Amino acid sequence: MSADETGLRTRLVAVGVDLVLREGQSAISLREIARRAGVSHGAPRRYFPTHVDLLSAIAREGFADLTARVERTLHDVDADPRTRLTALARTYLDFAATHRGMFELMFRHDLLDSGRLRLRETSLPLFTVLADLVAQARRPTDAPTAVLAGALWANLHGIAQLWAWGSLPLATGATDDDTLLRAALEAHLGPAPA
Amino acid sequence: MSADETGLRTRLVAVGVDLVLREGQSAISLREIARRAGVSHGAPRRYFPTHVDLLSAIAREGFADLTARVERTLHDVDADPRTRLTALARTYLDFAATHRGMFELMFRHDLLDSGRLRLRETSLPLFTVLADLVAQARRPTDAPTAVLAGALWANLHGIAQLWAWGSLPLATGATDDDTLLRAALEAHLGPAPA
DNA sequence: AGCCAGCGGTAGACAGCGTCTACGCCACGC
DNA sequence: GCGTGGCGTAGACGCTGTCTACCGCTGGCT
Repeated sequence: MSADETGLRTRLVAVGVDLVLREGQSAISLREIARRAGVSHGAPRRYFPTHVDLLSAIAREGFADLTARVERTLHDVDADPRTRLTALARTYLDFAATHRGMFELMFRHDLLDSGRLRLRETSLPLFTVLADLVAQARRPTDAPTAVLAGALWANLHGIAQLWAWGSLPLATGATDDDTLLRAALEAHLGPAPA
Repeated sequence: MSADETGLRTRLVAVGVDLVLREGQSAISLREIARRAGVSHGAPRRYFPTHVDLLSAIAREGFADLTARVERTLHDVDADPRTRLTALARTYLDFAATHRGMFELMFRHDLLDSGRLRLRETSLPLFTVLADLVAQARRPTDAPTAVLAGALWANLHGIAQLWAWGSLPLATGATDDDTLLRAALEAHLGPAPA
């Protein structure tokens, strides 16, 4: 019992998170993770019967991280709902840009098998935070909160995705995604307050 | 020279398209495509030096298909810009839902390497069609056309993506994506005409 | 004290993958 | 009639995920 007191299970996930952040989602093979954790290639199998299980655990960590960042942002920005929503959106976009590999992994449903991901527990909290804010910023004539929040999230997500993909900057001629973000927020929530 | 007069290059792409539509993007390995095309596993290499090259060719076919569908839709729906935009959006969403594997492949920039995809020629026409319509439907106070079109596309894309992913229906409680689509269109383009 | 079960990790095998290379065949031009 | 080059074959290599047999250690029971 030297330095690595933590169990192998935890260590594998940590190594995986580190790896996906540094090298992208194509780098997180079972064997590579095992190698970096200093165990044999068969060891992970004890805790993660299949590759998908390990990837799902890593992705969950990503959702937890993103959710924590959003909550931290909202803790820092104590203003009107609209401003808070803007801050949330920026955090989301920044996360997608700076944690690209993780962000990609998180929404690769072909790799993750939602059952093992436990979508409900992982991504719903994030949506709830968004929906709460939307409920406050919502105007009477707007769509129901759930719909409005869903549409806004989709817009946010689409910007992150298409921006990273490269065609959006190309098509719009923009050099950063902030213009798009502003447009999206104004579209869904009305003109920005003074 | 029997039935398959077409060259191997074309045949490989065709087989790949067929395969990705039927079995999803994880199924389109070089060797499987070669097998189904009735050639040895090394044959594709003559035309596609690397896996990425073949995948990119398949994805380009996907973009061409989607673009053609959109244009066919717009040809059929000869109405006001707003109605035409709605039809375009529905076509986009339907494509994503019914051609899931292809749609996924098309935006897997980690697999495609935009250079080989030739983004400009493949996805820009589609965006142009959208932008033209947006220019017509745009209200004076709206954001510039390029930005408005970009934001709308992102919203559309995000709905397709998150819907397929599964959390959006879960969070919003909706059973189809039409509600979300309507909300998005109204957000970006104003209330629907009578 | 002695044994025995089981947990946790090792190590070898297997099929499949993308890529590389050497080789053949067949048609065409000189 | 012969050489040459395009097109496809076939085997190898290292990598992957998964399966299986094994082995040491630790704890509890008799």
